[in-house]
Amino acid sequence: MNKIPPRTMERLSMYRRILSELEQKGLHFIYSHQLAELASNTSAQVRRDLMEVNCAGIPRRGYRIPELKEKINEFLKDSEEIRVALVGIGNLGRALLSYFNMRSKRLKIVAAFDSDPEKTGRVISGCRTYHVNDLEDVVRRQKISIGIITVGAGSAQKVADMLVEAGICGVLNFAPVPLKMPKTIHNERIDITTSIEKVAYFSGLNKRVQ
Amino acid sequence: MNKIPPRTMERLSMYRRILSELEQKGLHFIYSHQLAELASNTSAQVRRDLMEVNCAGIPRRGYRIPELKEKINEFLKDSEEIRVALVGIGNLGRALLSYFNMRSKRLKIVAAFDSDPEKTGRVISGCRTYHVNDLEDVVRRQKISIGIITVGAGSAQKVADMLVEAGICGVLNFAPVPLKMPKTIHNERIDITTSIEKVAYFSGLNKRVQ
DNA sequence: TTTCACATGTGAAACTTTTCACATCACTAA
DNA sequence: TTAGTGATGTGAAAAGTTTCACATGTGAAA
Ligand SMILES: NC(=O)c1ccc[n+]([C@@H]2O[C@H](COP(=O)([O-])OP(=O)(O)OC[C@H]3O[C@@H](n4cnc5c(N)ncnc54)[C@H](O)[C@@H]3O)[C@@H](O)[C@H]2O)c1
Ligand SMILES: NC(=O)c1ccc[n+]([C@@H]2O[C@H](COP(=O)([O-])OP(=O)(O)OC[C@H]3O[C@@H](n4cnc5c(N)ncnc54)[C@H](O)[C@@H]3O)[C@@H](O)[C@H]2O)c1
Repeated sequence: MNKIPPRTMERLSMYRRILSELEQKGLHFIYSHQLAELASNTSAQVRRDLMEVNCAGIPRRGYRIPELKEKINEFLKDSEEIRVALVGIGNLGRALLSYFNMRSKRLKIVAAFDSDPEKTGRVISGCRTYHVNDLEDVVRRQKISIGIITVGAGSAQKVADMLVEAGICGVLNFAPVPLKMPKTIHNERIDITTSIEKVAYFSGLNKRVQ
Repeated sequence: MNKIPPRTMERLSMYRRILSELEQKGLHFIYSHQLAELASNTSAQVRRDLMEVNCAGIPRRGYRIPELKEKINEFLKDSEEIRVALVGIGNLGRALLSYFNMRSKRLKIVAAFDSDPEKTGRVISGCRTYHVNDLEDVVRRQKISIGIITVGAGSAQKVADMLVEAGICGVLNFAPVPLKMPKTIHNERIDITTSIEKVAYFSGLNKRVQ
C-alpha cells in the first residue's frame, strides 16, 4: 500500500479533527464544499484528498461522517496509541507536556528527560521525568517510538544521537538547527522563528524597493 | 521586484542563522556544498536559493559570507524590526514570550493580551501585558504589524477578527483551527499535533496492511 | 416516471519545487 | 602561460501539488 502524499497527510489529520467535532454535534453527512469551508481550502482539494483514502461519497448527499473518520484512521493507522518521549523540560517542553497530557488520547508523552537534576525525578502534567542519562533505557523499556526535542540548539544533535541509539523511529525537533540522522528515521522540524519571519515577509509589510 | 518562493524564503531564514554563526567563528567564505551540509540539503538547492537573492559566488572560492548575509537581509527586508503582538498568555504563550524577548533583536513581541485579568497588567519576560479589550487600541498605537494567536481553539477566530480589525498585516496561529480572514492578510499556521501525527505516519511505525 | 439540479470522482492541465547535468569560470601549480 | 581541478550558474527534466472541467450518477420535485 502506498504512502499518502505529505501534504494530503497533513490535511487528513485536520479533517479528522473537524469530523470529530461535527460528529459530536450530531451530524451524519457532509459535502466536500462544507468540509473545504471548515478547513479553509477548496472542494476539489477535499475530494482529491479523500480519494487518496478510498473514501466514496454519494452525489447529492455528500460523505458519511463516521465512515470518513474510520477510513482516515485506518490509513493513518493510529488506532494504536503513539508513545512519545520529550527531551528538554524547559518552557516549551512544559507547555507541550501540559497540552498533550491534557487532551490527547492517541498521542501520549509517556516520559520526559532533562539534564538538570532539578527538573527530573518528578511527575509533570502526569508524565514521569527522568535524567537524560536514563534515556536509552527508558525509551527501550517503554517502547517509545517518537521523540520530541525541546532542548537548546547546542544540545539538539547530541540528544538526537541518543534517541537514534535508543531505537526511536521518528523525531520532531523544535531546536533551530537541522539534525543529521539516518534517512530511515523521519525527522520533522518546527521552526517558530522562521514561521514568524515568513509571516512578516509575505505580509508585504516589507515593501520591496528595487 | 518579485516575491521569493515560499520554500526558498524558509530556507533563506535558516541560511541566515547559519551564516551568522559561521561569521562569529571568523569564517569569510563558504561553498554551496558546505552550507548544504549545515542545512541538511543539497548544494544544487542552495545555489538555486542564493540565485533567487542575486547572490554571486566565485567558482573555486565559494560565497562571501558577509555579502550573503547582507543580500538575504535586503531581500527579506527586515533591517527594520518586526513588532509583534501575542494573544493568549497561557503555557505556550509564555514560552514564546520568554524565548523571543530573550534573544531576538529583529522580532520583538511588544505587547501580550489575555482575557483573564489575573494575567494582565503585568510585565512578563520584559513584555507588557494588557486585557484583550485594549487590543485594538494598543496594536494601533504601538504600530504592531504581526499577531501571534495562542488562545484556545474556541477563541481563535474571535481574536483573529479583532487583530484584523486593528489593522494587523499577518498572523501566526497556533490554535488547531483554520482561520477565516481577508486574503490580503497573510495567515500562517503551526499545528503541533498534526506535526507529531505526521512524524508517526512517515516513521512507518504504522505498517500499512492492504 | 421523467426531469432537473447539483455533488461526486477523476483525467488532464497548470503550477510549484527539486534535481540533474553541464558549460563556464577562477584559482593553482607546473 | 598553460593545463587541470573543482567550484559556480542555470537551462531543462523530473517530481510533487493544486486546480480545472466535465462525465457520471443520485435524489427530489413535478
Ligand atoms: N520557547 C519557545 O517559545 C521557543 C520558540 C522557538 C524555538 N524554541 C526552541 O526550543 C528549544 C527549547 O526552548 P525553551 O524555551 O524551552 O528553552 P529552555 O532553556 O527553557 O529549556 C531547555 C531545557 O533543555 C534542558 N537541556 C539542555 N541540554 C540538555 C541535554 N543535553 N539533555 C537534556 N536536557 C537538556 C535544559 O535543562 C532546559 O530544561 C530551544 O532549542 C529553542 O531554540 C523555543
Ligand atoms: N501548549 C502547547 O504545547 C500546545 C500545543 C499545540 C497546540 N496548542 C494550542 O495553542 C493554544 C494555546 O495553548 P496553551 O497550552 O497555551 O493553552 P492555555 O489554556 O494554557 O492558554 C490559553 C490562554 O488564552 C487565554 N484566552 C482564552 N480566550 C481568550 C480570549 N478570547 N482573548 C484573550 N485571551 C484568551 C486564556 O486566558 C489562557 O491564558 C491552544 O489553541 C492550543 O490548542 C498548544
